[in-house]
Amino acid sequence: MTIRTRFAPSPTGYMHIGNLRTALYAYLVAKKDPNGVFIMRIEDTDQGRLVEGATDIIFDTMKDCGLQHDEGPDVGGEYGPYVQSDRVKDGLYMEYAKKLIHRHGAHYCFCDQEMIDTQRELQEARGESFKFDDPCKALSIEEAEKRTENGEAFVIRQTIPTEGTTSFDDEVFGRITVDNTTLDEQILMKSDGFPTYNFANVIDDHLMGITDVVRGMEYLSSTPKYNLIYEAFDWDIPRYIHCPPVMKNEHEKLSKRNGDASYQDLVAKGYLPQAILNYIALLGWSPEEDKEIFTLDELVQAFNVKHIGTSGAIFDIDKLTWLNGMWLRNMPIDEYHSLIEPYIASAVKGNYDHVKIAKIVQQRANTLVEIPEMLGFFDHFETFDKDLYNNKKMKTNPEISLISLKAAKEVLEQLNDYSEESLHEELLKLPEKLEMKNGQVLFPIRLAITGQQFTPGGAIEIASILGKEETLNRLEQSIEHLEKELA
RNA sequence: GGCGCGUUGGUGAAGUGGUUCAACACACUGCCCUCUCAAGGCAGCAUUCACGGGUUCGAACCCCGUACGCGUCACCA
Repeated sequence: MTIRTRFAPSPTGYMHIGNLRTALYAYLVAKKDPNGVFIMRIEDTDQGRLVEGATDIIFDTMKDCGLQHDEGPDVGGEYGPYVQSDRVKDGLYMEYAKKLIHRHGAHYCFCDQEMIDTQRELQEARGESFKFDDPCKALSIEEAEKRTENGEAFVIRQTIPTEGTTSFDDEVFGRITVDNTTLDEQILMKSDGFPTYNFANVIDDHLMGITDVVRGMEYLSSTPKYNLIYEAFDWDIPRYIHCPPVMKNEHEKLSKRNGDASYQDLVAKGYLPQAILNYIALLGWSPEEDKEIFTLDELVQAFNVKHIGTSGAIFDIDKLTWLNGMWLRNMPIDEYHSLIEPYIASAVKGNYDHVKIAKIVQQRANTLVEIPEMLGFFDHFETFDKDLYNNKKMKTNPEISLISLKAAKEVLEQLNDYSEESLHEELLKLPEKLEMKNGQVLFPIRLAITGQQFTPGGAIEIASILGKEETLNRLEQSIEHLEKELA
Protein backbone atom coordinates (compact mmCIF):
# COMPACT_ATOMS: atom_id res chain seq x y z
CA MET A 1 0.00 0.00 0.00
CA THR A 2 1.21 3.47 -0.82
CA ILE A 3 2.28 5.41 2.22
CA ARG A 4 0.50 8.69 2.82
CA THR A 5 1.51 11.00 5.64
CA ARG A 6 0.57 14.51 6.54
CA PHE A 7 1.91 17.51 8.33
CA ALA A 8 -1.05 19.27 9.90
CA PRO A 9 0.01 22.48 11.60
CA SER A 10 -2.26 24.95 13.23
CA PRO A 11 -1.56 28.48 12.00
CA THR A 12 -1.22 30.00 15.43
CA GLY A 13 2.28 31.38 15.32
CA TYR A 14 5.78 30.60 14.27
CA MET A 15 7.37 27.40 13.12
CA HIS A 16 8.94 25.79 16.15
CA ILE A 17 11.87 23.48 15.93
CA GLY A 18 9.76 20.66 17.35
CA ASN A 19 7.12 21.25 14.70
CA LEU A 20 9.68 21.26 11.98
CA ARG A 21 11.13 18.00 13.17
CA THR A 22 7.69 16.39 13.19
CA ALA A 23 7.19 17.65 9.64
CA LEU A 24 10.58 16.24 8.65
CA TYR A 25 9.82 12.83 10.09
CA ALA A 26 6.41 12.77 8.40
CA TYR A 27 8.11 13.65 5.13
CA LEU A 28 10.77 10.99 5.57
CA VAL A 29 8.24 8.29 6.41
CA ALA A 30 6.33 9.11 3.22
CA LYS A 31 9.35 9.42 0.96
CA LYS A 32 10.84 6.20 2.20
CA ASP A 33 8.20 4.74 -0.08
CA PRO A 34 9.08 5.61 -3.70
CA ASN A 35 5.41 6.33 -4.34
CA GLY A 36 4.79 7.86 -0.94
CA VAL A 37 2.72 11.01 -0.67
CA PHE A 38 3.35 13.85 1.74
CA ILE A 39 0.38 16.10 2.45
CA MET A 40 0.03 19.52 4.02
CA ARG A 41 -3.20 20.23 5.82
CA ILE A 42 -4.00 23.40 7.72
CA GLU A 43 -5.88 22.88 10.97
CA ASP A 44 -7.58 26.17 11.64
CA THR A 45 -10.64 25.04 13.55
CA ASP A 46 -9.91 27.32 16.45
CA GLN A 47 -11.02 30.57 14.94
CA GLY A 48 -9.99 32.49 18.02
CA ARG A 49 -6.35 31.58 17.84
CA LEU A 50 -5.56 32.28 14.24
CA VAL A 51 -2.50 34.42 13.68
CA GLU A 52 -2.19 36.52 10.59
CA GLY A 53 0.58 35.38 8.29
CA ALA A 54 1.26 32.20 10.22
CA THR A 55 0.33 30.03 7.26
CA ASP A 56 2.81 31.84 5.04
CA ILE A 57 5.61 31.29 7.52
CA ILE A 58 4.82 27.60 7.57
CA PHE A 59 4.82 27.37 3.80
CA ASP A 60 8.00 29.39 3.46
CA THR A 61 9.81 27.34 6.04
CA MET A 62 8.84 24.07 4.45
CA LYS A 63 9.87 25.28 1.03
CA ASP A 64 13.11 26.67 2.40
CA CYS A 65 13.96 23.27 3.82
CA GLY A 66 13.05 21.38 0.70
CA LEU A 67 10.16 19.65 2.42
CA GLN A 68 7.84 19.84 -0.57
CA HIS A 69 4.36 18.47 -0.14
CA ASP A 70 2.57 16.59 -2.89
CA GLU A 71 -0.90 17.69 -1.87
CA GLY A 72 -2.00 20.77 0.00
CA PRO A 73 -3.88 24.05 -0.08
CA ASP A 74 -1.54 25.61 -2.63
CA VAL A 75 -0.90 22.65 -4.90
CA GLY A 76 -4.28 20.95 -4.65
CA GLY A 77 -4.88 17.22 -4.83
CA GLU A 78 -7.72 14.74 -5.00
CA TYR A 79 -8.61 14.91 -1.35
CA GLY A 80 -9.20 18.62 -0.88
CA PRO A 81 -9.97 21.03 0.38
CA TYR A 82 -6.85 20.96 2.55
CA VAL A 83 -7.81 23.74 4.91
CA GLN A 84 -10.19 22.64 7.62
CA SER A 85 -12.19 25.86 7.74
CA ASP A 86 -13.05 25.24 4.07
CA ARG A 87 -14.18 21.78 4.92
CA VAL A 88 -16.42 23.19 7.64
CA LYS A 89 -18.11 25.30 4.98
CA ASP A 90 -18.86 22.12 3.08
CA GLY A 91 -20.70 20.81 6.14
CA LEU A 92 -18.44 17.82 6.13
CA TYR A 93 -17.72 17.46 9.82
CA MET A 94 -21.34 17.94 10.90
CA GLU A 95 -22.38 15.29 8.44
CA TYR A 96 -19.93 12.79 9.89
CA ALA A 97 -20.77 13.79 13.44
CA LYS A 98 -24.40 12.97 12.80
CA LYS A 99 -23.44 9.65 11.28
CA LEU A 100 -21.40 8.94 14.36
CA ILE A 101 -24.37 9.71 16.59
CA HIS A 102 -26.44 7.17 14.73
CA ARG A 103 -23.64 4.65 15.12
CA HIS A 104 -23.72 5.35 18.88
CA GLY A 105 -20.23 6.80 18.93
CA ALA A 106 -21.42 10.27 19.92
CA HIS A 107 -24.37 12.15 21.34
CA TYR A 108 -25.85 15.62 21.50
CA CYS A 109 -25.20 17.59 24.65
CA PHE A 110 -27.09 20.67 25.80
CA CYS A 111 -25.29 21.27 29.09
CA ASP A 112 -23.88 24.71 29.74
CA GLN A 113 -20.62 25.51 31.43
CA GLU A 114 -22.33 26.29 34.71
CA MET A 115 -23.79 22.82 34.89
CA ILE A 116 -20.40 21.26 34.24
CA ASP A 117 -18.74 23.43 36.86
CA THR A 118 -21.33 22.48 39.45
CA GLN A 119 -20.65 18.83 38.83
CA ARG A 120 -16.94 19.46 39.07
CA GLU A 121 -17.24 21.22 42.42
CA LEU A 122 -19.44 18.49 43.80
CA GLN A 123 -17.06 15.74 42.79
CA GLU A 124 -13.99 17.56 43.98
CA ALA A 125 -15.66 18.29 47.30
CA ARG A 126 -16.00 14.55 47.70
CA GLY A 127 -12.31 14.26 46.98
CA GLU A 128 -12.86 12.55 43.66
CA SER A 129 -11.10 13.45 40.47
CA PHE A 130 -13.45 15.14 38.08
CA LYS A 131 -15.08 13.31 35.27
CA PHE A 132 -18.06 14.78 33.51
CA ASP A 133 -21.13 12.59 33.63
CA ASP A 134 -23.31 13.89 30.84
CA PRO A 135 -27.04 13.69 31.60
CA CYS A 136 -27.77 14.28 27.91
CA LYS A 137 -26.68 10.74 27.15
CA ALA A 138 -30.08 9.64 28.43
CA LEU A 139 -31.83 11.61 25.70
CA SER A 140 -33.11 9.71 22.69
CA ILE A 141 -31.72 10.79 19.35
CA GLU A 142 -35.15 11.89 18.19
CA GLU A 143 -35.69 14.01 21.26
CA ALA A 144 -32.27 15.60 20.97
CA GLU A 145 -32.71 16.31 17.29
CA LYS A 146 -36.00 18.00 17.97
CA ARG A 147 -34.31 20.33 20.43
CA THR A 148 -31.58 21.21 17.95
CA GLU A 149 -34.19 21.91 15.31
CA ASN A 150 -35.83 24.32 17.72
CA GLY A 151 -32.62 26.28 17.73
CA GLU A 152 -31.27 25.20 21.08
CA ALA A 153 -27.50 25.50 21.40
CA PHE A 154 -25.68 22.21 21.48
CA VAL A 155 -22.35 20.46 21.18
CA ILE A 156 -21.69 16.91 20.12
CA ARG A 157 -19.70 14.79 22.52
CA GLN A 158 -18.05 11.48 22.00
CA THR A 159 -19.74 8.54 23.69
CA ILE A 160 -17.23 6.37 25.52
CA PRO A 161 -17.97 2.78 26.58
CA THR A 162 -18.30 2.56 30.34
CA GLU A 163 -16.14 -0.50 30.64
CA GLY A 164 -13.36 -2.39 28.92
CA THR A 165 -9.98 -1.24 27.68
CA THR A 166 -8.66 0.15 24.45
CA SER A 167 -5.22 -0.70 23.08
CA PHE A 168 -3.10 0.16 20.12
CA ASP A 169 0.43 -0.37 18.93
CA ASP A 170 2.58 2.66 18.46
CA GLU A 171 5.59 2.25 16.18
CA VAL A 172 7.79 4.07 18.64
CA PHE A 173 6.35 3.36 22.08
CA GLY A 174 4.96 -0.09 21.52
CA ARG A 175 1.66 -1.30 22.91
CA ILE A 176 -0.40 1.19 24.87
CA THR A 177 -3.45 0.11 26.85
CA VAL A 178 -5.88 2.26 28.78
CA ASP A 179 -9.08 1.70 30.73
CA ASN A 180 -12.07 3.19 28.94
CA THR A 181 -13.23 4.64 32.25
CA THR A 182 -10.27 7.01 32.19
CA LEU A 183 -11.32 8.46 28.84
CA ASP A 184 -13.45 11.57 28.88
CA GLU A 185 -16.35 12.29 26.60
CA GLN A 186 -14.68 15.07 24.74
CA ILE A 187 -16.44 17.56 22.55
CA LEU A 188 -16.32 16.68 18.88
CA MET A 189 -18.42 19.54 17.48
CA LYS A 190 -18.33 22.91 19.16
CA SER A 191 -21.37 25.13 19.56
CA ASP A 192 -20.04 27.37 16.80
CA GLY A 193 -20.40 24.50 14.37
CA PHE A 194 -16.68 23.90 14.10
CA PRO A 195 -15.17 20.55 14.91
CA THR A 196 -12.49 20.26 17.57
CA TYR A 197 -9.07 19.02 16.63
CA ASN A 198 -9.97 15.70 18.14
CA PHE A 199 -12.69 15.14 15.62
CA ALA A 200 -11.50 16.93 12.51
CA ASN A 201 -8.17 15.20 12.74
CA VAL A 202 -9.71 11.74 12.70
CA ILE A 203 -12.18 12.52 9.94
CA ASP A 204 -9.57 14.13 7.73
CA ASP A 205 -6.92 11.54 8.30
CA HIS A 206 -9.37 8.90 7.21
CA LEU A 207 -10.83 10.82 4.30
CA MET A 208 -7.37 11.75 3.05
CA GLY A 209 -6.20 8.18 3.21
CA ILE A 210 -3.45 8.82 5.74
CA THR A 211 -1.70 5.52 6.44
CA ASP A 212 0.87 6.75 8.95
CA VAL A 213 0.06 9.36 11.55
CA VAL A 214 3.24 11.14 12.63
CA ARG A 215 2.83 13.58 15.53
CA GLY A 216 4.14 14.62 18.91
CA MET A 217 3.74 12.31 21.86
CA GLU A 218 1.41 14.72 23.65
CA TYR A 219 -1.28 12.91 21.66
CA LEU A 220 -0.30 9.50 22.92
CA SER A 221 -2.82 9.42 25.72
CA SER A 222 -5.72 10.63 23.61
CA THR A 223 -5.10 8.23 20.76
CA PRO A 224 -7.37 5.55 22.26
CA LYS A 225 -10.25 8.01 22.00
CA TYR A 226 -9.50 8.56 18.35
CA ASN A 227 -9.38 4.84 17.77
CA LEU A 228 -12.82 4.48 19.30
CA ILE A 229 -14.08 6.87 16.63
CA TYR A 230 -12.40 4.88 13.87
CA GLU A 231 -13.97 1.75 15.26
CA ALA A 232 -17.42 3.28 15.51
CA PHE A 233 -17.18 4.15 11.82
CA ASP A 234 -15.68 0.77 11.05
CA TRP A 235 -12.65 2.44 9.50
CA ASP A 236 -9.10 1.16 9.37
CA ILE A 237 -6.87 2.52 12.10
CA PRO A 238 -3.64 4.07 10.78
CA ARG A 239 -0.14 3.27 11.92
CA TYR A 240 0.94 5.64 14.68
CA ILE A 241 4.36 7.19 15.02
CA HIS A 242 4.49 9.36 18.10
CA CYS A 243 7.65 11.42 18.50
CA PRO A 244 9.26 12.37 21.80
CA PRO A 245 9.56 16.11 22.47
CA VAL A 246 12.46 18.39 21.65
CA MET A 247 13.53 19.96 24.91
CA LYS A 248 15.11 23.24 25.86
CA ASN A 249 16.51 21.69 29.01
CA GLU A 250 15.79 18.76 31.26
CA HIS A 251 12.37 20.09 32.19
CA GLU A 252 11.08 22.41 29.52
CA LYS A 253 10.06 21.82 25.96
CA LEU A 254 11.50 24.14 23.37
CA SER A 255 9.06 26.97 22.80
CA LYS A 256 9.00 30.23 20.99
CA ARG A 257 7.46 31.98 23.93
CA ASN A 258 10.62 31.74 25.98
CA GLY A 259 12.62 33.25 23.20
CA ASP A 260 13.92 29.84 22.27
CA ALA A 261 15.23 29.30 18.81
CA SER A 262 12.62 29.00 16.11
CA TYR A 263 13.56 28.03 12.60
CA GLN A 264 13.72 31.62 11.40
CA ASP A 265 15.75 32.67 14.42
CA LEU A 266 18.34 30.09 13.58
CA VAL A 267 18.47 31.17 9.97
CA ALA A 268 18.89 34.75 11.16
CA LYS A 269 21.78 33.60 13.32
CA GLY A 270 23.55 32.28 10.28
CA TYR A 271 22.60 28.62 10.19
CA LEU A 272 21.91 26.86 6.92
CA PRO A 273 18.51 25.23 6.34
CA GLN A 274 20.26 22.01 5.34
CA ALA A 275 22.28 21.99 8.55
CA ILE A 276 19.25 22.74 10.69
CA LEU A 277 17.32 19.94 9.06
CA ASN A 278 20.27 17.61 9.36
CA TYR A 279 20.64 18.43 13.03
CA ILE A 280 17.01 18.08 14.05
CA ALA A 281 16.83 14.76 12.25
CA LEU A 282 19.42 13.58 14.75
CA LEU A 283 17.38 14.81 17.70
CA GLY A 284 15.44 11.74 18.67
CA TRP A 285 16.55 9.54 15.82
CA SER A 286 19.86 7.82 15.24
CA PRO A 287 21.19 6.41 11.99
CA GLU A 288 22.32 2.82 11.72
CA GLU A 289 25.56 3.71 10.04
CA ASP A 290 28.28 5.69 11.74
CA LYS A 291 27.56 8.92 9.96
CA GLU A 292 26.10 12.24 10.95
CA ILE A 293 26.09 14.48 7.94
CA PHE A 294 23.07 13.87 5.77
CA THR A 295 21.41 15.65 2.91
CA LEU A 296 17.63 15.42 2.78
CA ASP A 297 17.85 12.69 0.15
CA GLU A 298 20.30 10.76 2.24
CA LEU A 299 17.99 11.09 5.22
CA VAL A 300 15.19 9.58 3.18
CA GLN A 301 17.43 6.61 2.47
CA ALA A 302 18.73 6.20 6.00
CA PHE A 303 15.60 6.96 7.99
CA ASN A 304 14.04 4.18 9.96
CA VAL A 305 11.16 4.61 12.39
CA LYS A 306 12.56 1.83 14.54
CA HIS A 307 15.42 4.10 15.52
CA ILE A 308 13.31 6.92 16.88
CA GLY A 309 13.97 7.24 20.59
CA THR A 310 11.43 7.41 23.39
CA SER A 311 12.76 10.13 25.67
CA GLY A 312 12.93 13.85 25.09
CA ALA A 313 16.06 15.20 23.42
CA ILE A 314 17.66 18.44 24.52
CA PHE A 315 18.42 20.86 21.73
CA ASP A 316 22.17 21.48 21.73
CA ILE A 317 23.17 24.61 19.87
CA ASP A 318 26.87 23.66 20.08
CA LYS A 319 26.36 20.57 18.04
CA LEU A 320 24.24 22.44 15.51
CA THR A 321 27.03 24.98 15.24
CA TRP A 322 29.57 22.27 14.58
CA LEU A 323 27.33 20.64 12.01
CA ASN A 324 26.71 23.98 10.34
CA GLY A 325 30.47 24.50 10.12
CA MET A 326 30.85 21.13 8.47
CA TRP A 327 28.25 22.03 5.87
CA LEU A 328 29.95 25.34 5.24
CA ARG A 329 33.42 23.83 4.92
CA ASN A 330 32.25 21.10 2.58
CA MET A 331 30.86 23.54 0.04
CA PRO A 332 32.56 24.15 -3.30
CA ILE A 333 34.31 27.51 -3.03
CA ASP A 334 32.25 29.29 -5.69
CA GLU A 335 29.02 28.20 -4.09
CA TYR A 336 30.37 29.22 -0.72
CA HIS A 337 31.47 32.57 -2.04
CA SER A 338 28.10 33.47 -3.50
CA LEU A 339 26.43 32.38 -0.28
CA ILE A 340 28.54 34.62 1.95
CA GLU A 341 29.05 37.49 -0.48
CA PRO A 342 26.46 39.69 1.30
CA TYR A 343 28.27 39.13 4.58
CA ILE A 344 31.64 40.01 3.06
CA ALA A 345 30.19 43.04 1.36
CA SER A 346 28.70 44.28 4.61
CA ALA A 347 32.08 44.23 6.33
CA VAL A 348 34.56 44.99 3.55
CA LYS A 349 34.11 48.15 1.52
CA GLY A 350 37.69 48.29 0.29
CA ASN A 351 38.55 46.99 -3.13
CA TYR A 352 39.70 43.47 -2.33
CA ASP A 353 39.21 40.11 -3.96
CA HIS A 354 36.13 38.65 -2.31
CA VAL A 355 36.79 35.14 -3.52
CA LYS A 356 40.16 35.13 -1.79
CA ILE A 357 38.48 36.44 1.33
CA ALA A 358 35.87 33.70 1.09
CA LYS A 359 38.66 31.16 0.94
CA ILE A 360 40.35 32.24 4.14
CA VAL A 361 37.03 32.42 5.94
CA GLN A 362 35.64 29.10 4.81
CA GLN A 363 37.77 26.94 7.04
CA ARG A 364 37.02 29.09 10.06
CA ALA A 365 33.41 30.23 10.18
CA ASN A 366 30.79 28.00 11.73
CA THR A 367 27.93 30.40 11.18
CA LEU A 368 27.30 33.10 8.63
CA VAL A 369 26.85 35.95 11.07
CA GLU A 370 30.31 35.57 12.55
CA ILE A 371 31.88 36.31 9.18
CA PRO A 372 31.68 40.12 9.18
CA GLU A 373 33.34 40.43 12.55
CA MET A 374 36.24 38.31 11.34
CA LEU A 375 36.83 40.74 8.51
CA GLY A 376 36.89 44.06 10.33
CA PHE A 377 40.63 44.59 9.88
CA PHE A 378 40.36 45.01 6.13
CA ASP A 379 38.69 48.41 6.41
CA HIS A 380 39.90 49.41 9.83
CA PHE A 381 43.60 49.43 10.50
CA GLU A 382 45.23 50.97 13.54
CA THR A 383 48.66 50.69 15.05
CA PHE A 384 48.77 48.94 18.38
CA ASP A 385 50.69 48.41 21.56
CA LYS A 386 54.06 46.70 21.19
CA ASP A 387 53.10 44.06 23.74
CA LEU A 388 51.18 42.28 21.04
CA TYR A 389 54.53 41.30 19.54
CA ASN A 390 55.38 39.33 22.63
CA ASN A 391 54.48 35.77 21.89
CA LYS A 392 56.06 32.94 23.76
CA LYS A 393 55.11 30.22 21.34
CA MET A 394 56.31 32.19 18.36
CA LYS A 395 59.42 33.23 20.25
CA THR A 396 58.88 36.82 19.33
CA ASN A 397 59.20 40.11 21.17
CA PRO A 398 59.10 43.73 19.97
CA GLU A 399 62.84 43.86 19.24
CA ILE A 400 62.93 40.71 17.16
CA SER A 401 59.76 41.81 15.42
CA LEU A 402 61.29 45.11 14.41
CA ILE A 403 64.18 43.31 12.73
CA SER A 404 61.80 40.99 10.89
CA LEU A 405 59.54 43.80 9.85
CA LYS A 406 62.34 45.91 8.44
CA ALA A 407 63.69 42.98 6.49
CA ALA A 408 60.23 42.15 5.22
CA LYS A 409 59.69 45.70 4.12
CA GLU A 410 62.78 45.58 1.92
CA VAL A 411 61.64 42.37 0.26
CA LEU A 412 58.07 43.51 -0.19
CA GLU A 413 59.11 46.79 -1.72
CA GLN A 414 61.00 44.96 -4.42
CA LEU A 415 58.24 42.45 -5.08
CA ASN A 416 55.50 43.19 -7.57
CA ASP A 417 53.80 39.83 -7.84
CA TYR A 418 51.66 39.61 -4.70
CA SER A 419 50.22 36.18 -5.40
CA GLU A 420 50.38 33.78 -2.47
CA GLU A 421 52.93 31.62 -4.28
CA SER A 422 55.24 34.50 -4.97
CA LEU A 423 54.85 35.97 -1.49
CA HIS A 424 55.51 32.58 0.02
CA GLU A 425 58.66 32.08 -1.97
CA GLU A 426 60.17 35.46 -1.17
CA LEU A 427 59.13 35.81 2.44
CA LEU A 428 60.32 32.36 3.41
CA LYS A 429 63.84 33.25 2.42
CA LEU A 430 63.90 35.64 5.33
CA PRO A 431 63.94 33.24 8.30
CA GLU A 432 66.95 31.50 6.84
CA LYS A 433 68.73 34.73 6.14
CA LEU A 434 68.01 36.16 9.59
CA GLU A 435 68.57 32.82 11.28
CA MET A 436 65.13 32.87 12.74
CA LYS A 437 62.17 30.54 12.88
CA ASN A 438 59.35 31.03 10.39
CA GLY A 439 57.09 32.27 13.14
CA GLN A 440 59.55 34.94 14.21
CA VAL A 441 59.18 36.70 10.90
CA LEU A 442 55.74 35.80 9.67
CA PHE A 443 53.94 36.31 12.96
CA PRO A 444 55.07 39.95 13.30
CA ILE A 445 54.21 40.63 9.68
CA ARG A 446 50.70 39.38 10.15
CA LEU A 447 50.30 41.55 13.22
CA ALA A 448 51.81 44.55 11.51
CA ILE A 449 49.46 44.45 8.54
CA THR A 450 46.28 43.58 10.42
CA GLY A 451 46.66 45.07 13.87
CA GLN A 452 44.73 42.07 15.16
CA GLN A 453 45.79 39.38 17.57
CA PHE A 454 43.69 36.83 15.74
CA THR A 455 42.85 36.88 12.08
CA PRO A 456 41.46 34.45 9.56
CA GLY A 457 44.43 33.55 7.41
CA GLY A 458 48.14 34.12 7.89
CA ALA A 459 50.54 36.88 6.86
CA ILE A 460 50.96 35.59 3.32
CA GLU A 461 47.29 35.07 2.58
CA ILE A 462 46.36 38.46 3.98
CA ALA A 463 49.21 40.35 2.29
CA SER A 464 48.11 38.81 -0.97
CA ILE A 465 44.56 40.09 -0.49
CA LEU A 466 45.69 43.50 0.71
CA GLY A 467 48.00 43.97 -2.28
CA LYS A 468 51.31 45.75 -2.48
CA GLU A 469 50.27 49.30 -1.77
CA GLU A 470 48.14 48.63 1.29
CA THR A 471 50.50 46.02 2.69
CA LEU A 472 53.47 48.40 2.53
CA ASN A 473 51.41 51.26 3.84
CA ARG A 474 50.43 49.29 6.93
CA LEU A 475 53.88 47.83 7.34
CA GLU A 476 55.47 51.26 7.36
CA GLN A 477 52.99 52.61 9.86
CA SER A 478 53.60 49.68 12.17
CA ILE A 479 57.38 49.94 11.91
CA GLU A 480 57.29 53.64 12.64
CA HIS A 481 54.98 53.12 15.60
CA LEU A 482 57.08 50.31 16.98
CA GLU A 483 60.31 52.28 16.67
CA LYS A 484 58.71 55.11 18.58
CA GLU A 485 57.58 52.78 21.32
CA LEU A 486 60.97 51.17 21.65
CA ALA A 487 62.83 54.47 21.72
C1' G B 1 -4.88 13.48 42.21
C1' G B 2 -6.26 9.55 38.11
C1' C B 3 -4.30 7.65 33.71
C1' G B 4 -0.26 7.18 30.05
C1' C B 5 4.90 7.46 28.93
C1' G B 6 9.96 7.95 30.07
C1' U B 7 15.03 7.52 32.95
C1' U B 8 22.63 4.96 29.45
C1' G B 9 28.40 10.48 30.55
C1' G B 10 27.61 17.82 30.42
C1' U B 11 24.66 16.84 25.36
C1' G B 12 22.81 13.67 21.07
C1' A B 13 23.10 8.52 21.42
C1' A B 14 24.63 2.85 20.11
C1' G B 15 23.86 -1.32 22.66
C1' U B 16 17.60 -5.72 24.22
C1' G B 17 21.04 -11.93 28.32
C1' G B 18 27.54 -13.78 27.82
C1' U B 19 32.87 -12.97 21.42
C1' U B 20 35.08 -4.52 24.18
C1' C B 21 29.20 -4.03 29.99
C1' A B 22 29.26 0.64 27.42
C1' A B 23 30.31 2.29 19.98
C1' C B 24 30.12 6.87 17.51
C1' A B 25 29.46 12.27 17.55
C1' C B 26 29.22 17.34 20.07
C1' A B 27 31.37 19.78 24.20
C1' C B 28 35.57 19.65 27.41
C1' U B 29 41.07 18.59 28.54
C1' G B 30 46.00 17.48 26.77
C1' C B 31 49.42 16.64 22.78
C1' C B 32 50.81 17.05 17.48
C1' C B 33 50.68 20.03 13.06
C1' U B 34 51.24 25.19 12.33
C1' C B 35 52.97 32.40 10.28
C1' U B 36 47.91 33.89 14.79
C1' C B 37 42.93 31.87 15.05
C1' A B 38 40.61 28.00 13.00
C1' A B 39 40.56 23.47 10.40
C1' G B 40 42.98 18.64 10.61
C1' G B 41 45.43 14.42 13.37
C1' C B 42 46.12 11.74 18.05
C1' A B 43 44.88 10.78 23.11
C1' G B 44 41.88 11.29 27.63
C1' C B 45 36.98 11.78 29.53
C1' A B 46 30.38 6.70 32.36
C1' U B 47 34.78 0.56 36.98
C1' U B 48 29.02 1.82 34.98
C1' C B 49 23.75 2.18 32.52
C1' A B 50 17.92 6.66 38.17
C1' C B 51 17.50 3.61 42.85
C1' G B 52 16.11 -1.05 45.47
C1' G B 53 14.87 -5.99 45.06
C1' G B 54 14.15 -10.49 42.07
C1' U B 55 14.91 -14.20 37.81
C1' U B 56 19.59 -16.42 35.81
C1' C B 57 25.73 -19.84 35.91
C1' G B 58 25.63 -14.69 33.92
C1' A B 59 21.62 -8.39 33.02
C1' A B 60 22.38 -1.78 30.96
C1' C B 61 19.43 -5.36 28.43
C1' C B 62 13.82 -9.93 31.60
C1' C B 63 10.25 -9.18 36.11
C1' C B 64 8.49 -6.31 40.46
C1' G B 65 8.66 -2.01 43.45
C1' U B 66 10.42 3.10 44.61
C1' A B 67 12.01 7.90 43.14
C1' C B 68 12.19 11.62 39.78
C1' G B 69 10.62 13.78 35.17
C1' C B 70 7.34 14.61 31.08
C1' G B 71 2.47 14.31 28.94
C1' U B 72 -2.83 14.25 29.47
C1' C B 73 -7.51 14.95 31.98
C1' A B 74 -10.41 22.55 27.50
C1' C B 75 -16.36 24.34 23.15
C1' C B 76 -6.58 24.45 22.25
C1' A B 77 -4.26 21.94 18.87
